[in-house]
Amino acid sequence: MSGPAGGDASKADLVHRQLKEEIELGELAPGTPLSELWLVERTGASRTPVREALRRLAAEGLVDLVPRQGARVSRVSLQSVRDLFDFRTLLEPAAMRQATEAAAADPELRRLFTAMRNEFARTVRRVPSQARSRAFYELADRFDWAIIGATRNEHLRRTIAELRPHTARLRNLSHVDPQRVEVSVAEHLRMCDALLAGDADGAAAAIADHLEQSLATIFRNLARGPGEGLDLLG
Amino acid sequence: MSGPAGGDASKADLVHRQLKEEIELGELAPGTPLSELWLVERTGASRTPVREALRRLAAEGLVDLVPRQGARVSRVSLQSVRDLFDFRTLLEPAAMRQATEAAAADPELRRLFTAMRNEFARTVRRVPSQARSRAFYELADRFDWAIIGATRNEHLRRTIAELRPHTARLRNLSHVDPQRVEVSVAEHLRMCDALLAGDADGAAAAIADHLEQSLATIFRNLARGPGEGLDLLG
DNA sequence: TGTATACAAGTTGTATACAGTATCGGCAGC
DNA sequence: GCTGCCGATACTGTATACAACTTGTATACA
Repeated sequence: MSGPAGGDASKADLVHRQLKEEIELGELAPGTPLSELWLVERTGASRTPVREALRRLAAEGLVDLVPRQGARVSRVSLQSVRDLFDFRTLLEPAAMRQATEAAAADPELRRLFTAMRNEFARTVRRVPSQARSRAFYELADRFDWAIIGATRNEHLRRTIAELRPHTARLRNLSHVDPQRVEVSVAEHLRMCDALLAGDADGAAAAIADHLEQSLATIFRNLARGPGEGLDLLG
Repeated sequence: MSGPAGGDASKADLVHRQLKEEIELGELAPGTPLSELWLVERTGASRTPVREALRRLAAEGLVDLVPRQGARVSRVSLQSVRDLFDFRTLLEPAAMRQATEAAAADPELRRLFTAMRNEFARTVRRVPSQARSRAFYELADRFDWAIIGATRNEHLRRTIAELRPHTARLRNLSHVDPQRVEVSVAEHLRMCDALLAGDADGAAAAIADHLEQSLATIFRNLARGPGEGLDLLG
């Protein structure tokens, strides 16, 4: 799944993870050239593991690889954002359905989601608005991973997991809208409630709605300020 | 897309393509150990491109990679077959909808699918039943690629393309049922008709039905004869 | 006889040297 | 002043050598 768990750690793994994180956080802006030698200097590993990391990132779509020219951090276009969210809207409601069924059959899982539901509620009530968005996104991340973990179908699970860095990067490249956080908390509460009620259709609808609102917000923000490293060609 | 088109051809590409084909055809049975040195002897390339090919195959799920032990051709379980078809049933109707819309807007594409529709019809009428299944599968392959090519969403397109080798392998590992071919031709005709009529819902339903029938056939055949390299543990 | 340990073979992980190719600069010619 | 050629440079693609680890076996010992 490559997500929160950290395995043994070959150098290729380490370089991969480090680059992935930096791309996700926007520290490596879209279009940044990633020469193998530069990465060798930067990471201390030799070319072989660096190469492997780059190939993996390319397979995940985080890096564009041109055969005899080199690698660059993949660019983000309006079209790619649309494609990403359309695809997520296809996959994630299905995952939500599976998670709902899994929770209905597993008290342990229900406890987990109940706890998260309470955390979401607490976030909006108790956390000062300064730190609120950070706390919220950290929590939303854990929620996403919980859904992924509760997804039975392996292909679905892996594919959704692979999309997450793209979404995260988008969030980090565009400016966060504090107002959006309030609404997003409400959307997450609705997802939790439907899931805990065993209402698969409701949960699916809730996440579809959430995705639609997220996309709308991103587009609004892009229209306002161009953002750090976004190509608006698409 | 890595499918029918063949690019420049680095050694890593060649090894990757060759192994992929052999796994697809079942010449390399599930569970076969793939030592890097063995592949070096076999392919004439050095370890570096062989390694890269193995990593790529692992990312595609065709090879299982255990960190310090080696690679094996990935095994096929009942559960993995179910997962595969469930996932395809999620993705391919959506692709079919996009292809239908694309065809409605593009006369060139309509001509292509009209031609294919006729070929399907001809297959059942004119081709002697000896060679019929081979001809059919070759045609069905081209149909699949045409759908993939007409799919607008890049994530959807790539994901579906990546699943194809798994399906093909399954077909080649289990015994082909000649009766199934007749029915499958009819299903493809129905898909073509709906697509050409601009009936996205109908096309989506047709492919969903096709997938359901395919899965049922595979399960029937597996119940009958255990097949060549299938684990029935799942 | 059963268990633990040391050894040996084979494998992957990593580093590095070499070869081929694309890019960018300057320079001659028009 | 502009275009086209050509060499230098830097990069990737490939091969190979070395290191670290895992597994299976044989042997010593309780």
